[in-house]
Amino acid sequence: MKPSERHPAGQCQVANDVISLVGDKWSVLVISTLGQGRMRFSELKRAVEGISQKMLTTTLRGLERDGYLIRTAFATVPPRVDYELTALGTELLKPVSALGQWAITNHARVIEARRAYDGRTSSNQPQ
Amino acid sequence: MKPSERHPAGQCQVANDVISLVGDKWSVLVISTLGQGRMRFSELKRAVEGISQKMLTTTLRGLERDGYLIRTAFATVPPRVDYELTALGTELLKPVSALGQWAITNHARVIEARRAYDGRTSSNQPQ
DNA sequence: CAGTATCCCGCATGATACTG
DNA sequence: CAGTATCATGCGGGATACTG
Repeated sequence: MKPSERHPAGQCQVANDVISLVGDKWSVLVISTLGQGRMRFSELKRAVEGISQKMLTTTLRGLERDGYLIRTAFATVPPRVDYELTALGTELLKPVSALGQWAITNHARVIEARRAYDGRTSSNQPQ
Repeated sequence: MKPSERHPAGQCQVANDVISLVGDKWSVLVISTLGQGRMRFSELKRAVEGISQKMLTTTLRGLERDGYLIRTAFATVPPRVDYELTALGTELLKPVSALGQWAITNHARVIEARRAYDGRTSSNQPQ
């Protein structure tokens, strides 16, 4: 059975395109942060805890390319660059936030499941 | 401003725990596939196009540990192992599906944004 | 059938240094 | 300030072979 027969018009791969973005920790954090409003590079760098300059740049380029945010550079000195979510980016934030909310709500259940699993397992795998 | 002041009780990291799962291509595909009902290992292997035996095993272990699915082994020969979503797994499927639906709905916009971006960019980067 | 056990490679990412 | 360039590396994940 070919994939095209199981899923209409390769939507599976299509969805993965966006979903794998959500899998990218930095992308999610950047988009979420920008959900609070327009920000400049250095502000983002400070707001997104732990991100390196390189990864911030890379992430921003990717999100810009996919149309989730717009980049505005001012030809001043020192330079200033603002980043802001597009309508698309803002819309993406909805299902992503829903997922985040689910995560927050159900986190305890996952933690408990892990604890239980590890308890069951560690008896076979001493040390 | 400390992170704890911006986000209540480190929920940011908490959410990432689940979200990064969604970032894992195989996890999403396995959970989605199991959304159709209980399946055995070999069925999953065939259903999830392109997954290696190793990754299927690894993915299933992770999902089991987090409480998204249950594993049932039959002491027959040849052995038979069934996998099935738990209530938690089924619930997770909702926000994940919503995201997938969003992806399918808006994929064209992303593609177009990329086309436009690449058009703008390639003029500076010949070849 | 349902896994484990190895080997191995490529890329994502971090650290660091330099620049318009 | 907002990047780019370069180097180093850890490990995700594929291929393959073996096993209860």
